[in-house]
Amino acid sequence: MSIELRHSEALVLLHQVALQQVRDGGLDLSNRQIAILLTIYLELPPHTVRGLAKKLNVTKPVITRALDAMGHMDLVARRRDPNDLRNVIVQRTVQGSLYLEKLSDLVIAKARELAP
Amino acid sequence: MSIELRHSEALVLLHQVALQQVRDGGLDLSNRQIAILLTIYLELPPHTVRGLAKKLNVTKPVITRALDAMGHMDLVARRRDPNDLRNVIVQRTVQGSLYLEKLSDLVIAKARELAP
DNA sequence: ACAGATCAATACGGAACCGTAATGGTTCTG
DNA sequence: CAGAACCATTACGGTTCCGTATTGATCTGT
Repeated sequence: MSIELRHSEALVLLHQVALQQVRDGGLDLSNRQIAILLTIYLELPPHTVRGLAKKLNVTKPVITRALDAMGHMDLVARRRDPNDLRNVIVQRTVQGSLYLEKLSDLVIAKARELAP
Repeated sequence: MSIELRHSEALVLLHQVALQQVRDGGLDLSNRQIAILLTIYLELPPHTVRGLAKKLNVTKPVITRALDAMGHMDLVARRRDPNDLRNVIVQRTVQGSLYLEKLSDLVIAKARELAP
């Protein structure tokens, strides 16, 4: 990706992506949720509640609740750490990979429209 | 902006932007709110509740509530349309312009980090 | 083996948002 | 000059999220 991104282009891109998502009426993830989801999918495992809370600079219940919500949508899965049963390991799911794939498709499509 | 944007790059960009916003703990706008805000700032005025609702494919109370929330943060302002007192004209604010300027700064900075 | 540390989850009261439906003004129309 | 149409808002019951504090389970260190 080029660094030739102007202010107006950045905002138009955000606008188009947000607009399309709202219009489609699909999953309405909060900024926190998307940050957590992308961390799980992009950064090296293992991911624990505490680790995510520290990385995002939020309290642990925030992570627990976000995992509840996204787990209910099948975007992530939870599993107890066998080596330390206090820990919960957050894992990716097929559904979550699919969602992010569609999300990046959307961003790429809108970025392409930006410079025809 | 180039169209050379790969899937992983798109997701990393979204990740970095979302992460930074969550960490900073500033305003936590929902996807709907950001869509509304960007529509107000990027598209041609005048903006009415009904017009925004139609454009975003949501109900009017959704817009009213979002304007309540963002109005309280001084990101937008409401004014009665003098030509038709039934209408409400949504207007930009200095605070809102500042917020979007910082947001685009963030996107540009993270995009630049993507291709050093 | 037991006290303290550490983990995730839950309880709690409060705030925000949802969609549907009703309300209060304002304008259009016949 | 009424009644219909239209616009934004509010009311309502329900759901979700917030932060703080607590709970229950598991590990650690002595």
